[in-house]
Amino acid sequence: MTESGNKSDWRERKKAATRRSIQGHAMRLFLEKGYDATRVEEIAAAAGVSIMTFFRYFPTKEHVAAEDDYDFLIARLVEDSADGEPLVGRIHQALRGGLAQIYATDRQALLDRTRLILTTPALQGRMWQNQAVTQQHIVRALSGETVDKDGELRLKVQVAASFAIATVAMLEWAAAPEEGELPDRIDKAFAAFDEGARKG
Amino acid sequence: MTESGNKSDWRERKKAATRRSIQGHAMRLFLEKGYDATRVEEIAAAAGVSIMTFFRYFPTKEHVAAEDDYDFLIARLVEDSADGEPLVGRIHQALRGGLAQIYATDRQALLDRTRLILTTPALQGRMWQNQAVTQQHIVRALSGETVDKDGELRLKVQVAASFAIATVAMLEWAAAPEEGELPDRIDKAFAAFDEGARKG
DNA sequence: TTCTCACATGTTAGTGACTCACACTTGGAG
DNA sequence: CTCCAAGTGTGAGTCACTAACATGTGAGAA
Repeated sequence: MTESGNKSDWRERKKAATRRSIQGHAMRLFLEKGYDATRVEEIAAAAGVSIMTFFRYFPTKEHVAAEDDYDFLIARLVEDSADGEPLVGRIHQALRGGLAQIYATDRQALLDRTRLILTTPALQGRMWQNQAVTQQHIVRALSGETVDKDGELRLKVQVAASFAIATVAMLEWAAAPEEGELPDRIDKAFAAFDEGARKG
Repeated sequence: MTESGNKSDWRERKKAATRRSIQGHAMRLFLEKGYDATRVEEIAAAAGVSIMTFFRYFPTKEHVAAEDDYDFLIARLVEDSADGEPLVGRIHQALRGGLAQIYATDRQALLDRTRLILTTPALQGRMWQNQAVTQQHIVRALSGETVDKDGELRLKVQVAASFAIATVAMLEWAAAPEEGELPDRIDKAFAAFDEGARKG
């Protein structure tokens, strides 16, 4: 079986499966009994691994709940969006597009996760950190388009503000999902910002 | 000495002193040896109290480093600012004024604290949480000015974006304080946002 | 003054997240 | 078959944080 491109994607697949198993059982338990009331010992047992193995896959208990694979997607979409337009608009569209994509297959998971974060203070901090990392990614990727220091600041500020707006939308959605779906809420949030900027 | 208004502000003052002592020694140790390398036990010993007492004054180790008494001030300034103007402008001015005030007496402490947060991932999460709380305060305080649901969203979005902008300014300042003082950096950040919103 | 209550603090024994050093198992290559 | 390496388990330990209970010390009532 040496014909498959990589030396041993056997192991890779097994590791991915273990990872998914841990994360799946963790989320299930978090939703069932709450984040704090769930010990990593339980998660490990449910996934059929030892505590040590749990920590080899996830650096902290928080990471299992707050890690998002979407950051990379969003960052790429922003990068690929057309230059020239106002940056806030580009980010708005990238977020909208990326979330619609995620939404199509993982709506419930995204909702569950966001609600869990919303009700667990410890996870909120981790969420913001994740966002900060994504923002830095985007700023670094886009800083090629500009050269001067003022442009750099403009970039950072625009990205930060855009993410703040999107986060409001996301939290509002998680708090009351029956009042409208996420892509709409994103649009509404950005619209509300434009509106407010003009007439206070 | 019973003429002083309250029954026993003696105790109050002593508690305040203990609190300041703990916080002072904590910050000193954090700056000397780093946040992670400083055990609560050391802080307590330095302040001459037990570990238990430490936790009675501060719910977590993070709180000693990331707690800011400025939130209340900022929130009040925003509330008191003139209605009618665009909200982002009001928050900008309130932040500017409040920080200038803090700045006059506590510049170095503010810088130290911000740098500590900047270099300690665990504290960044706490910082964002603090900001979220302040934002909610402001939104609640100002939601009297508006009634409808759209106005509420507008409020939340404007406040979140404004704080995001201000935070960029603060972090930039902490990363390179020699490139300009904080109030200026705040102005520049808001200016950079306006600029970027128009010409991308 | 003295008794006593309230409140701040200390002590001890935990729990749970997370780490480190080391031993064991097992699939795959020579 | 043997040896290597990667994945995993074990056990002991650190540190943040908590709960139950004991102690000391002002302050007001008797």
